[in-house]
Amino acid sequence: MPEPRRLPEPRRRSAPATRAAILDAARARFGADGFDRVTVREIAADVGVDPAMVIRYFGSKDALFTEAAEFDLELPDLTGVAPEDLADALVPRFFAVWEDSAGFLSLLRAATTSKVAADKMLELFTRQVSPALAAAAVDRPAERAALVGTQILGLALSRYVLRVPPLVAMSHDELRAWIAPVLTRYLTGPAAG
Amino acid sequence: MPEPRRLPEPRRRSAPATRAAILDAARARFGADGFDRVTVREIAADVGVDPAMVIRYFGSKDALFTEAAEFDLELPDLTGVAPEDLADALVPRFFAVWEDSAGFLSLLRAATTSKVAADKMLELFTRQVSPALAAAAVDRPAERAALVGTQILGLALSRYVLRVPPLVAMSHDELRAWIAPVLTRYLTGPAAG
DNA sequence: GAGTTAAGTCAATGACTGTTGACTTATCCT
DNA sequence: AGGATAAGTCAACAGTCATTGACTTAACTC
Repeated sequence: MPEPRRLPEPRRRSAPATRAAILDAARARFGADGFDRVTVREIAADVGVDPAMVIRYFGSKDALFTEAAEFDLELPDLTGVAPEDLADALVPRFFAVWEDSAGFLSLLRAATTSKVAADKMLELFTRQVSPALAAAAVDRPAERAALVGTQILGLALSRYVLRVPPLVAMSHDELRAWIAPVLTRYLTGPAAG
Repeated sequence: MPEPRRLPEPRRRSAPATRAAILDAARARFGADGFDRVTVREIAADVGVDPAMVIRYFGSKDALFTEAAEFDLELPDLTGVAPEDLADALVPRFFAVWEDSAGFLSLLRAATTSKVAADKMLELFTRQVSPALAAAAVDRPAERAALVGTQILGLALSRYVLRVPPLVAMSHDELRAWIAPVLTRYLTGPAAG
């Protein structure tokens, strides 16, 4: 009985494969511990590779972070959505982004400490969130979008970084039910001032 | 005309004076840059003193931070306050804390990166914020207080750390007008789920 | 004014860090 | 088989950091 032909476990990965592995490990570490607390050596150890490879493939720790903190919100188009349905269209999308990749948490953690990260978060907001929300705001789109941002970021910070127990205990649906009317109000309610 | 008797500028401060000066400088630095990015050497240089004194008076950088991030919210007693007046009693207090001492910002910046800081923030919340808000919540006090926390923290993060332009541009009064109904709803509105 | 004590300096240590360049080794092609 | 090339290792550098202990100097007391 002949041995089944088996593809040999490659002792060396292809360059794109290790590069991707490093990027994954970086996302996880940055998301969990923040930019400053993570060392290139740790990331390399996670992948089982020499620290020099991290620099080889990404150039520097900063460049690695920049790539690890990249992600797409893919917010839905809100034009023509009824006000009472706005939040229900948005909130699940945010949960998905927070829990899928560690990119967002990486960025959030870094943004409180690093100017570049804060600017990147701001750019993400003005380029992805603000335009999407503008389609739903009855007036003052910039202000209304910013207010929605405070609530969304506050929830992410409290539930995923600080892990406030009551928030961790609540389900997605419960949270959506609490948050939705607030977002609707910010977007379509009477303006202040 | 005799020279007025002048207390000689002491070339050496008293120990409590330098200790206090170090603590002030630490608060400012930690509030602006976060725990990891701040060095003991910087703080010492701000005060015009040798780095060794920082350790001498506080034991370690960690211990210094712990003391620098200490502050009191002094939230008012909310028992008997009418629902529509709740937020107006609370919001100005938060603005004051955020803008007065750098203690809160120090803690917020550190909390995204350090477990101890995050726990300290959580303790602050459960020991000061939650009890005060419980007096105003119609039911589920823990959950309602946590939700208020998300909005408050989100505003602090967006306006003072990320410096989202529309939020920076708005006055205290405008922000209060936007935020107040939301806090009221979280505390006294219909429960979700 | 001598002597004690408190306030502050100084230099060094040991541990990490990101980053580099020279080297080694597996894999593929012919 | 043998060389070319990609993948990966290795040791070291140059810098920074918190922390330490021995030392110096000012201020106060008797």
